[in-house]
Amino acid sequence: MPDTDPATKSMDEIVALCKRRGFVYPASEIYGGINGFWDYGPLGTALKNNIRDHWWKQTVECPPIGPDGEPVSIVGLDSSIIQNPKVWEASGHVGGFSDPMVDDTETKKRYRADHVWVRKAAGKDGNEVLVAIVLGSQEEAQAAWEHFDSTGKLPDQLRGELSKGVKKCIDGAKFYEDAPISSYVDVSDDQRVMVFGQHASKPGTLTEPREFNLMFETFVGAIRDASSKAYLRPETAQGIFLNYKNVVDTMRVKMPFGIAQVGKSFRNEVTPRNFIFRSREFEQMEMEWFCAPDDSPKWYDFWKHERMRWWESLGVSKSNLRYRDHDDDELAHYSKMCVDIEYKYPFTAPGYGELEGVAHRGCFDLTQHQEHSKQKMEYFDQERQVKGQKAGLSKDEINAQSKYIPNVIEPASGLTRGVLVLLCEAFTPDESRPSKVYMKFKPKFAPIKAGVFPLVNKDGMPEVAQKLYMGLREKFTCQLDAKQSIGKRYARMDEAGTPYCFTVDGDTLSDQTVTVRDRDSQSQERINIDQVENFLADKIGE
RNA sequence: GCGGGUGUAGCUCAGUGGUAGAGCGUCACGUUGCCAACGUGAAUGUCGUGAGUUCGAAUCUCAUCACCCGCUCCA
Repeated sequence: MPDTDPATKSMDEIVALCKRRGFVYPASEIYGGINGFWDYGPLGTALKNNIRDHWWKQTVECPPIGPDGEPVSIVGLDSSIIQNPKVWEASGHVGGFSDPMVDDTETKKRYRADHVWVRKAAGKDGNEVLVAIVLGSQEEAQAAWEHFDSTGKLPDQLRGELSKGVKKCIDGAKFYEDAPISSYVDVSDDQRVMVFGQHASKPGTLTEPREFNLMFETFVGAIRDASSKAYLRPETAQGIFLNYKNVVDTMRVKMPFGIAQVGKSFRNEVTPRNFIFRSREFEQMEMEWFCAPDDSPKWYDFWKHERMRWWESLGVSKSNLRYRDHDDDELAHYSKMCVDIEYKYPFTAPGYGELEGVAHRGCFDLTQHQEHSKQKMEYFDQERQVKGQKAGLSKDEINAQSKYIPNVIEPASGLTRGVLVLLCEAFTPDESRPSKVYMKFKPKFAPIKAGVFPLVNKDGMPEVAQKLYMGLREKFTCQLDAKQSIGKRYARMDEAGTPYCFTVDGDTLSDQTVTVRDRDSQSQERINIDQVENFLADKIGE
């Protein structure tokens, strides 16, 4: 630190290096590719696995100490990608994911149909028009027009200006006082030509509301009909809620506790963009933390900070990470509070883009599944019962405190976004070195830990290098390379992000030492050949 | 989904209607004395894909796919 500012890094060069060195390839490339899908090459897979393993270890195997000084308890899970389609009705994804959209064919703008509000008026020319404005709710639209009626102006919170055409149209138009503001969704087909879009220059440019379902559909079994329709999961979280009862019943967990899962999710994104940042198939690392409702603010705060610390532990520079609290109007249907951990990607810089969301989901999901499945999701908290009894509370008071549907705090991060962050973070241009760039991974996450080279292929050096390599390969991912010049080999390792290279030279044969070449400083030191393994173990453990 | 741009070797690109090219990289052999050295040799392309125009298309036309930029979207 300070590390190179992501704003100065070229995404094109990062993508090119990823392909050249086997981190990420376009999916189905020999058939011309397929938009929104990527394949992870040998080094990319190693990098992804390293991040995943670190997350699993820090989340499930050795979770942190909680705010009360007690170690937190989190169990692992691996649920199915395809579930009963009723799951997605209960979770709100089938409804919420298929918001109908409206396009303005003139201005090419697109709106959510339920955010478009129309008001009927008689124009100066005697023709009726429906003036459409885009606002989040009917109340806001109502208030906007009331503001207009009293002041002759629409308020500032309208998204964008009214077009000149609309202004001209409503100037002198007579609004029907008794006609309510209505949703565009309810406008009939023949009335649609009368609708004057907020940004349009003339009426009739808005399309009918159209469905955009972001979930991938498939069919279970050989018969393709409505009853066999199923969905690929759009998030791993629901698999956890589905098994909440199973885990409580079988794992001797008690509140508060977490269930963690890593796996693929699928979203049929409208516009996959920015390399692997938004792809249609991606991998998530999600943990659902179940706790008593009155404890939830404490845990929300805890996980918010804990997750930031975790990203910093990957070697991501503090200055490239930040929190962003969600405004009320962008909160998801399930969420009470949500904070994003964001990274300064080269394509968002100087702005930031989402990396992980820590959401307070309340009891939304479990309540939904309780209603839809008719299975009880209530938890009986015996510790609270005992506490209540000791405090001499009444039976009703004790019940009220010890029976509840748990609240959920959800740190949900993108594993594949984590890969992207480490790729961007590691990518370090350096005009002074032959490769012009090196990948500055923290050694722990580097796909290849070490290179082992004979300085030249003679005088017994290859044999010594081979022996060193044979020992190391049992513990570390490393590469033996005797081809071409030593400089070329260092350069290759720089691009792969290999932190250390051990070179056997003439002195090795007499004094049993090798040189260690450090990727970042390019400096060398000599260590005893017997110490190489300890040296590596030390550096990688850091 | 809309508008604009781009697609030629692994990469960067040249090639405007007449035999498909360069540099780098890759591989082999030789050489080598610490940062993409050198020599010799080799492999690599239905010019994104599919049609059309033409005696002849990488080149012109249309369609399509992918990528990039801007909208839009992102529970």
